[in-house]
Amino acid sequence: MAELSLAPLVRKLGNHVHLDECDQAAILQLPFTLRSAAPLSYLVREGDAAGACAVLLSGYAFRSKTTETGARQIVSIHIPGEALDLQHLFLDCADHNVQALAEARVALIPRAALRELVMANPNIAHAVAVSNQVESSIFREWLLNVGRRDARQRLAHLMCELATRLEQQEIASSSTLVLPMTQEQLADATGLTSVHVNRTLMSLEKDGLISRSKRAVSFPDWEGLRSIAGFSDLYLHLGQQKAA
Amino acid sequence: MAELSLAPLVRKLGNHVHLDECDQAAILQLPFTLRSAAPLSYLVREGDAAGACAVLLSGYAFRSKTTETGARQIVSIHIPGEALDLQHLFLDCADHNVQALAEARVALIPRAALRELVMANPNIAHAVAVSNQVESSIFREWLLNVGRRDARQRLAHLMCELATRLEQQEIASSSTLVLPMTQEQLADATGLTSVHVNRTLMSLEKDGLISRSKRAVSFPDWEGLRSIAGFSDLYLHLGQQKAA
DNA sequence: CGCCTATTTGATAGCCGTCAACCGGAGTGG
DNA sequence: CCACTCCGGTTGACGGCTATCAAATAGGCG
Repeated sequence: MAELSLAPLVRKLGNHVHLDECDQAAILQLPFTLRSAAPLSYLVREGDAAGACAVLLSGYAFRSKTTETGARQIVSIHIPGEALDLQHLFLDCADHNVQALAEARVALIPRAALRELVMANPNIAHAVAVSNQVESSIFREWLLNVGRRDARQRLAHLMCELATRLEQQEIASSSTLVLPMTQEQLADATGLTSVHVNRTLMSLEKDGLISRSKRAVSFPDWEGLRSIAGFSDLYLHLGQQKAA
Repeated sequence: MAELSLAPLVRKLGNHVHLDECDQAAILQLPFTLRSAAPLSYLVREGDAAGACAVLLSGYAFRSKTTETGARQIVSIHIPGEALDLQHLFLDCADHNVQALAEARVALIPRAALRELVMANPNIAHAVAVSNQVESSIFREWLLNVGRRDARQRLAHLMCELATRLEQQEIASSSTLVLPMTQEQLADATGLTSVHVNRTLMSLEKDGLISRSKRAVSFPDWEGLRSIAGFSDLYLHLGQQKAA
């Protein structure tokens, strides 16, 4: 079960830009230390100076920000293979928190080593840049989601996105999504409250759009859910296979 | 009045990363064609193939996405010096629209020329990467804004951010903000409706937090506004002056 | 078995959306 | 010069989606 190599990172970067064997080997040869993270433990804290870059190997993680008054917004959810703080290659100070969702395992790659690799290999630099741009694109879609969709649409859209991303990384099929998020965390990701998330999920289930068992969600009517959400995977830029 | 050089871009990139004279000259020598854009005209349309990269020289621009049902969300607002579609250096297909706000003037830089410069000059590459990361950081803050703040806070925060960014680019002092946005556009940026934006702006004005005259807003009580908004400029990463 | 957290449910309130009308300034054409 | 038009801003009434508060239930774990 345990992934002990950076293979998920290779897969993720390769999703957007073609990496030849040489590129792949270079990534796999990056030095890293393994770290296990308990649920809700912090991987990065707002205000931290930039340290090593963390890549998620297994489990899930999320980023969040809070207002002065303590309200929390989850701004992204990460699945294995994704880099959790590539921004720290470029920014000196963290502007948000990164926490593990459930048990997670991360590879800590020394900032210098990653930088050297990126400097030395334009193709990988390009892959990293594309990966960052895709992340920005997801931020934009979340902004649309939180700003302009109602509760049903927001939750449906979030589930569609996660199912699609997990399927692409071959972590889960699109028919079932095992998401170890509490309803309160779903609320923080969608700009709702946990109470309303609860009612909305039950409503979606009553309508046959999802089916739940513990934290696992399956999609008996994927097309219906996609339609409710207004979900289109264009913003995930999945198909892009292009050299530098 | 008319800026005919790429100086605003130099200034913008130099905000985050120190650029020596050589770097600056290289940017200023980039080939470009000038284009004027009428209010609301499209600079990029969702679905467009990537073309030249546009840098805003004067005026304002914004990016927006719409839901299937036609609701619109403005996901960012751009001021002179900012690149409007750097993501097209990396992505093949636009996932959102970019439009001019009021009369704008943009420099269109051929994709290939910009790419070559970035490839050849690691310091500039770094500046571009930092600039992209700052943009991501702003997306995250907007997500928090739209997801977790009420109408007063959202509008106050938006105004604080724009005033701060304009001041940094030395386009306006922080005491007055000339923002040629309709209230409907403000609504689209904050996830509200134009009617509610109107009431909220009037409420802020009644409380002496802002003062309005046409589309110009001034801040008689900047500290009060900042406090209402819970605004902190950390996420703009202004001070970072660091070589690659 | 008891504790703790997460989920579920109900009642109530409020922020904000919706609909509709009116106002006001800028531009246009007669 | 003035009427006309149009767009954006302003205002009011009303309704609904979602938040809030509170409590009960269920599930996991030592």
